[in-house]
Amino acid sequence: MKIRPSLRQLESRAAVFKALGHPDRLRILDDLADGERCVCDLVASVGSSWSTVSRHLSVLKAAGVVGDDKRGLQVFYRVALPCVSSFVECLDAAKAGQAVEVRRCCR
Amino acid sequence: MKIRPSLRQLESRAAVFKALGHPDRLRILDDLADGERCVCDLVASVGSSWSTVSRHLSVLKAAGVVGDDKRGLQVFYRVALPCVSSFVECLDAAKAGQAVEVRRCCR
DNA sequence: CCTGTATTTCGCGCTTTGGCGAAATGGCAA
DNA sequence: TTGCCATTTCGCCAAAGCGCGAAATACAGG
Repeated sequence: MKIRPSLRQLESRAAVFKALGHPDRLRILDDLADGERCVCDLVASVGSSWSTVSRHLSVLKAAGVVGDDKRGLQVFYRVALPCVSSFVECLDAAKAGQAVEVRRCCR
Repeated sequence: MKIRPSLRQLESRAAVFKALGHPDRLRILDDLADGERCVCDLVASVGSSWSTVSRHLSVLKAAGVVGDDKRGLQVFYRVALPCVSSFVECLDAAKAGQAVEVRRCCR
């Protein structure tokens, strides 16, 4: 018996996917995979303006994908949803070899 | 040694996430999880117009998330990226209980 | 309190997305 | 061919998302 997800639930899932649907935000996630980073580091890595990067971070945070931690003058961000990276691996694997091992990479 | 993903690669990943970033498209994926469905079934399930649902399907197909199969007059869609559903489970689990079992749900 | 540094919020144009009805396509069937 | 039927594409408009610089906020140090 499968239950049909409510619209609310679908919207909540979609919010996460939307947050992840931007290359610069995926770059940020990739940077954060190695450990927490301050905004200054991420601005350098992404190459956009502070305001733009800050907005990306607030989108990710609102979706629950990252968390932040203010220490001194700086704000440090960290990954809050570890399964994103394994899903990304699955995506890359599916893109590379079109079939077989796709089924193995998650679960 | 981690390699820094190219912009191309990040864009290709982001395209998948963008395709998944809409509640009606997640509804479609949920329907397809039980097996292939014709467009007519999906229109009934989603509740939007044919043109709208058809566009959602073309977005999902362009991202490689679903595949299609014309048989007779109808077109049947099916899931092409099975790891999406386990990732969604991970999302739901993370939303429910904020921490522990998140790490276990993928890989 | 005042200054400087780190970051976020605001306001603006600009592009993209989403949804609809109408028109177009592709095939089966008579 | 003619006519349906299932589906897709087109043209329009409203809404959301993006990027930037300027202004606002937060806070440590003097």
